[in-house]
Amino acid sequence: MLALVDCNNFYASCERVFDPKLKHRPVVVLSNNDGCIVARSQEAKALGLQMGEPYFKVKELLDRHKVAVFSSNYALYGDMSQRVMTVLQQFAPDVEIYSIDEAFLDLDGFRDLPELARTIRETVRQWTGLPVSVGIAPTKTLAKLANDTAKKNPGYNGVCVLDTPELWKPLLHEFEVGDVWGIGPQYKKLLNKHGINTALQFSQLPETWLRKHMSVVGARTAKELRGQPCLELELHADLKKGITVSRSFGKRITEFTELEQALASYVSRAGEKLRRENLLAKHMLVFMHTSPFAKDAAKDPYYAPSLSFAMPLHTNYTPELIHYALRALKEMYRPGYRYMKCGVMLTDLLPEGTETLDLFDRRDTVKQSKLMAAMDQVNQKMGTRTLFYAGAGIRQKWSMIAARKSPSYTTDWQGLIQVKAV
DNA sequence: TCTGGGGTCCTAGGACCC
DNA sequence: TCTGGGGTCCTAGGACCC
Repeated sequence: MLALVDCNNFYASCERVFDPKLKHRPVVVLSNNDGCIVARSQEAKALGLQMGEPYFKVKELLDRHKVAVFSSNYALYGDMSQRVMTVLQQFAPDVEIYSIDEAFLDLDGFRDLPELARTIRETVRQWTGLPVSVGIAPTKTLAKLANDTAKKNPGYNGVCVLDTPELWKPLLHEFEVGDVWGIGPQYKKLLNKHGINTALQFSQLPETWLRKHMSVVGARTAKELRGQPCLELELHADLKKGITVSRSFGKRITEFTELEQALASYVSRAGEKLRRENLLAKHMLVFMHTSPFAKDAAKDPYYAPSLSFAMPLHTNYTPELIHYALRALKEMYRPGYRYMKCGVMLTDLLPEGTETLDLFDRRDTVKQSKLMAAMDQVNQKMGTRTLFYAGAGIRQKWSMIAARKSPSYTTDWQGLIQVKAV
C-alpha cells in the first residue's frame, strides 16, 4: 500500500501559518511578476477564483472581498516543504518527495491504515502548522484519487483509505475522468467525445484502444485504476536531464544591453544550479520572445527565436556559460521588438569527474572551480547577488515585480517573527 | 510498371505533472 | 498597463548507415 500526503492549498497555507489574522480570510498567492493566481485558500476558491487567472482581471473582485494577496515567496515555501518532508520521514522508511507539497510513502507491512493516516495528518499539523490530506491505496494513481476525495469531501476529515476494489469502484464511478492523475484537458476532450466520462469507464477501456489513442502512458493509468501497480516509488532521483532558468521581465525590453543583463543573470543562476548538483553541461539553448498576448499584432509583432548548440566542452563555469549565451543572443536579437521574456536551458548533463578529458583543453578547471565555489559560498551565506557578474547589470530595471511579498519568516533573520507582550 | 529492409540516432512536437 | 516557471515522457518522422 502507498500513501499520498499532500498539503492543502500549500502556498496559501504557508502564508497563514505566520499570520493568524488570515485565519478566516480568503488568501491568494500570485506567480512571479504578480502575473496570475497560483494558490488559493478554501475561501478564495469559494469566491470562484480560478487557478492561473491573470491578477489584473480579478483585482477588483479581490479588493471587494478583502482577499489577502501575496507575491510568491519561494524561500518560505521551500523551507516549509522541508519541514513537512522531515515529519513524513519519521513515519515510513521509504518516502518519495514528489513535489514541493506532496510525497508518496511506502506503507507495506503497516497495520490499521486509517489510524496511521489520521496520526500522520495530526502530527504534520501540530509540528508545522500546515493542513494535509492523506490518500491510501495500492497504486499511485489510486492514492492520488483517494487523496483528492479526502480533500474535496469534508466528511472524510482529510483521510481516505481505498485498500480493496469494493472501496474504490464506487468512487471511480463518481470520479470525473478529467480529474484522474495523468489525464489532462486534451485527453479529457478525446475521451468525452467517445462517451467516456467517469474514471470507472476509463479503467475498463481495452488495452489496444488505450495504446492507440493515448500511448503506453494512458494504458498504464487505466491499469493503475484497476489496482495494478505500474509506477514504482522513485526513491533516488535519477540524473537530471536539463536545467532551465527563464523569467518574464517586470516590463517590456527593447534594448540589447538590457536583454544581455537579464540573460547573463539567468545564466548565472543556471550555473549555480549546475554546481549545487555537481553537474556539467554540454548543450545550451537560448530563447527569447515577445508577448503572445499582444493586442495589436501589427504594431507589436510576435518574435520568438531560439538557438540550440553544443558547447565545445562540458562546463559549469559561469563566465564560460555567459560567453556562449551572449553570443547566441547577439545572433538572434532584432531591434524594434518589445521582448517579454528570455531564458536558457542546459542539457546533456554529466556528473563532475565523469566527462572525457580533452587533450586540447586549455582551461585551468581547478582554478575555475575554486573561484566558483568561493562565489557560491558567499552568495549562500550573505544572500543571492552579494557577488555577481557586472554583465548581469547593477541596477536591473527589468527585474521581476513582487509587490506583495511576505517576510521570509524561517530563512532570513530580517524576517524573523516578532512577538510583543502588551 | 515494378523501386528493400532494418537499425539507430536525433529532433520536434505533443501530452502530462506540480 | 497587467497573462508563471520548471520539469518528464512518448511518438513520429527524417537522416543516415549497411
